[in-house]
Amino acid sequence: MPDRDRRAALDAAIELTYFGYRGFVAMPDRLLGERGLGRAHHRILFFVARLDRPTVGEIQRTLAVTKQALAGPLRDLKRQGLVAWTSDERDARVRRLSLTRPGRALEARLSALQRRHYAAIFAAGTPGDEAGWRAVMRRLAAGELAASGRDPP
Amino acid sequence: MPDRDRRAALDAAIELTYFGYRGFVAMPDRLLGERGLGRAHHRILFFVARLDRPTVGEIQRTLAVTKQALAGPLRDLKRQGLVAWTSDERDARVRRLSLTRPGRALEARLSALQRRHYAAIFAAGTPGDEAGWRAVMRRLAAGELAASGRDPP
DNA sequence: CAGAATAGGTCAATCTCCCTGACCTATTCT
DNA sequence: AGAATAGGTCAGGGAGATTGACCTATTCTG
Repeated sequence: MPDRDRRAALDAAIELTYFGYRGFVAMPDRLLGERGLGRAHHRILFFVARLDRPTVGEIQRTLAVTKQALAGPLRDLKRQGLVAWTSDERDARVRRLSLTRPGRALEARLSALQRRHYAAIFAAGTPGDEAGWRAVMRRLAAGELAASGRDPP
Repeated sequence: MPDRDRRAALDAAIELTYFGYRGFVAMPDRLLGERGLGRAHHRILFFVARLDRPTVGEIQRTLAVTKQALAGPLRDLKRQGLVAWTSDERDARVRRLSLTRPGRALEARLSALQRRHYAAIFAAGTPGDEAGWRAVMRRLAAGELAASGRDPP
């Protein structure tokens, strides 16, 4: 393949990343907008749901934001009764976050939109497509995962 | 595979999308920051470079933003001498955008970072990985591409 | 040819989301 | 006792996007 074709193929990959991300967030954004919440709230809900009673600091490191950037959306979620926090048994300074029943319900609805989206996309291709996609995405995410201290999914 | 494993695999796909996107924008963001530019400017540079003398309206539809949201960054780019505009020959209302020499140089540097990133990632896997990744991303991007009036890459 | 439609620019107010910096409490470690 | 850690909060600011209104040029149409 001539260089210019390979270059065009790599440009297409950049473009796919951009439009793909937009496609990924479009549906949850609509649902969130109805409740006066944003993407920041969704990210918190998602990782609180996945991380098994994470501390505030764990969420902060995972999202790579400052505690001030976290405090606002987190306060919204507490006020709406979607997130609960309890003091850690061993270290009373540490707050462990969890989802309330309505919090779980909303998180489930939001993430279900994205899971179904991916389920449909993977089902429309071959198993190799999904495996290849995951292999590429793992490499793309590698640096950020390491910086966040997450286990590679 | 039990349902809960498939669900966890789909959750992992969501997580990969989030961290993957962060990995994708990390390097250009650093370079842009040094010049007082942001991601919005990069998106404009990228699509002006790829779209062959696009009009302002074409860029606006491609990025799915309002003309006011476009005007600010576009003015910055004009003032820094990175983007030039000329009136269309046939319709004098229409402005066609193009990159100046320094604009092409900056765009090339920024996009080269992302092209090399993808080139390294694709080279580290099998050709099937790349093909699978593209197949999945095309489906993920499909709705947004259609809404933007772009040809699927 | 008059009037509507289109392409684009601009001003203003507002919003989300994130940032830095400073300061505070409570708790635990040394 | 004093330092370090986890977390919360206030102040100020900036980037990027929104809606709404209004403006100029230019082209299309009845």
